[in-house]
Amino acid sequence: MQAKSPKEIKRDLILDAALKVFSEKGYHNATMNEIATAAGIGKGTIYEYFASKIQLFQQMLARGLYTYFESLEMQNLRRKTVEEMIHSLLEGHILFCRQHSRLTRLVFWDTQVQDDEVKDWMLQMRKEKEARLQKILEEGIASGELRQQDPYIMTLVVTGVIASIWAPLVLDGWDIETNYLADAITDVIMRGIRNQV
Amino acid sequence: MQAKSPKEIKRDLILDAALKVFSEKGYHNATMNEIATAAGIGKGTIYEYFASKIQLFQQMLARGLYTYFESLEMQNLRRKTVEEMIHSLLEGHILFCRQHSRLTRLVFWDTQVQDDEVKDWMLQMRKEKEARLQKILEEGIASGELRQQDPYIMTLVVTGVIASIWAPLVLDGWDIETNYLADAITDVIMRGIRNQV
Amino acid sequence: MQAKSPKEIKRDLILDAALKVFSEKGYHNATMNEIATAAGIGKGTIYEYFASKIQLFQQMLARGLYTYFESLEMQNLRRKTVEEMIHSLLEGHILFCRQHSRLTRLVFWDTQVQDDEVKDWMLQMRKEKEARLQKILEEGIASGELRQQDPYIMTLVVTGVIASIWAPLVLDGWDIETNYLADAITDVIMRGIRNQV
Amino acid sequence: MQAKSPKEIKRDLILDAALKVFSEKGYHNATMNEIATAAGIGKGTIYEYFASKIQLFQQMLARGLYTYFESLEMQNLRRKTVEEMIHSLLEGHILFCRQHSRLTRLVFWDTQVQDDEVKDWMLQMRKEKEARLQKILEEGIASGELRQQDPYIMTLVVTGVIASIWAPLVLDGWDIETNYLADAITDVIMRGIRNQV
DNA sequence: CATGAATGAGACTTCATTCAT
DNA sequence: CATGAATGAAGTCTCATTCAT
Repeated sequence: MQAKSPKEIKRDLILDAALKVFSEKGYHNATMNEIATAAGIGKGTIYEYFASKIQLFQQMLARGLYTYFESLEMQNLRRKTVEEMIHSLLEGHILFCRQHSRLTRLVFWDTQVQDDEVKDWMLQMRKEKEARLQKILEEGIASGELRQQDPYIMTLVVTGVIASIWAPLVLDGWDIETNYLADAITDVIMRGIRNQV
Repeated sequence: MQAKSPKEIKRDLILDAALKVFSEKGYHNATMNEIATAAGIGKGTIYEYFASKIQLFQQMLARGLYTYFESLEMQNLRRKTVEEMIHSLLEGHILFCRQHSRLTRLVFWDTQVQDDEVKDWMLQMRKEKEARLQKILEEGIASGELRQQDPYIMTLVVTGVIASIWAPLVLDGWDIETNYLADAITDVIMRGIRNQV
Repeated sequence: MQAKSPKEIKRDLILDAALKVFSEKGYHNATMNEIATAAGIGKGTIYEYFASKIQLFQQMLARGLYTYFESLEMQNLRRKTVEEMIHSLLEGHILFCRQHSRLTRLVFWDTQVQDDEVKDWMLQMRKEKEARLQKILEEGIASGELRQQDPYIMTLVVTGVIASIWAPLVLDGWDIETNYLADAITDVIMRGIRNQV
Repeated sequence: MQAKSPKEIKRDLILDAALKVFSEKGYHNATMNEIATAAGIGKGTIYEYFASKIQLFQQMLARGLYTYFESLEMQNLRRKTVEEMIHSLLEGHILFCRQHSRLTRLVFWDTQVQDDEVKDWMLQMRKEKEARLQKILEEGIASGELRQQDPYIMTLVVTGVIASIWAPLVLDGWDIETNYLADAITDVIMRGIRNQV
């Protein structure tokens, strides 16, 4: 935990403003002028920190995803069973959606960017996320905690449920207790994939 | 089934071209010129049928969603149990994803349009779809087929799984037998929500 | 000699305006807006005919050089001796400088363009011009009309003199009779390179 | 020869860097940043010594031309005949082109600067140079060394040849012995203008 | 004095929309 | 009706210049 340099502070300031404007207007409808104004700086200053609009967007997304995965990691440490892991995954996801609703909207909805580099990179992230989850589920099957099923289909179910939570939470401001929601969904999922003794 | 007027034929021609171009390039990167060329007509002619780019997009989406729901309806007629309905829902969805992969991409991914009217309308569609599904699930709970659970949470799980299927099918060209996939997912979902006797 | 299409007419209109503005302001200080205004059209219209500012400049130059060389060719037909050729070269050059003073300025002075393609292309033109002249001079040496001398050095002298004429003609509006000037310079040059019997 | 003050040293440092960058990139494509970096100083420091980019360019050119004329003067002292003067003029010019190829390029090619003050000043320099040469030639005519001819036309020929030398020397790196080249050109010129007894 | 972060005027370019043919 | 040439608003990005440190 080290102090941020002034450059990093302003960089973050711009990223914050970019997050705000991009999430409100979407990539194409956001203008560099708006972002500059939102950051309380001049238009040209952004270009001192980011080479182009698309790079600003990409790096804002990167920071957001990094935060997201970091927040999930913190939840997932020391979990033993698949059930616990899914529960903590859901809990982390719900908390993150609530705390960073704007960012979540961008990451899970606004994925429409035509820049091929960004697109490929986001696809890559999605695959990685899936692969990590699938590995956990495969281990669960091997240990006998989960029943014999195509692990990729299990993965689809879990990621699908996770992805579908953000909309009511962020768009509708769904007011439901985090733990209760995580419990209920974990319950449905686990009944679906658990090995019935 | 009545014969289409010449106006309707050309209108559909434009909508087809719009679907092709929008789905390949996304809303903002598609130009009216490209769409006109893809339709084999002049740029100005589009404006004889659609007032603006955003309205063309919206009406193309509307036609697509109408087709989607129509295709689901046809699958769902005369189904009795919730299990059958979910299975047919999945089957219809998978078939539609495969047959109209471009459209699916637009409807489930490219939702980034800032025009408020379109946005609200798409949100409305989502809510309606959810509401219809939730009603089916509630009836299943009432009839004892499904166990006592928050029906909205059940809805979330089902819609989430459905939404997550399109990506591997459309983006990765996942080659899996429709019925097998529908069976497997239905199985997981139903184990999760079925009333265990 | 065929009638020009409307597209070609407007293309020429834009090239004329470009010539006017570029020659008055130079490449970098000329704006597309000015050129459009000078042509009496909208800014965007230029881009219907030319892909970019640099291409407009390049094609304006190309048309100018084509006109220049064509005008020299017409002068040079049917000349027999080197003396006659140099005289007609000078005459053509002087006439062209007077008639297309703006263009001449661009071709002979404003050569400062950083676009590498244009630069290489202009260098190429210069080399070709030199090579053609040098060949004539070499033939003059072979035929005995000119004395034994390094033909490249002769070429340098002739091109140097030619290039230096435009400045007083164009910049200072030097009022001197074309034939008299051509005669006088030809005389000086020919004394310098003629084989003294 | 007096010691330079620290201010003058840094001023020269900046002018050197400006010469390097301007000659490589041209006026408009050179940036103050590059010049500062090339000089190893901060961007703002340039403005302690020069009021603006255009003034930096102008003063760099002025220093260059001053050096050029000084170098010619040194060659021309104590020359008696016109032939000797032209020969030494050529010799000095060739040497300068070789030693300061970058500067030469700027002075003889990159003349495209639209700032009226600089433009007028460079025109002024050109006129002065011409006038000085014309005076020498007029004296040659009066003394009978040169034949009766319009002295301005003679001047044109001489300046033209001089101006045309730089391109092969600087651009093509023409490898030719200085004295041989000066001799050959002087020979051609003098045959052209000398009074034939 | 020296610096370089900040600025914003201004340039090029795109493209939805119009309208004369 | 159909067209596509013409348009100009609007957006991204550059860079000379300023000024607080």
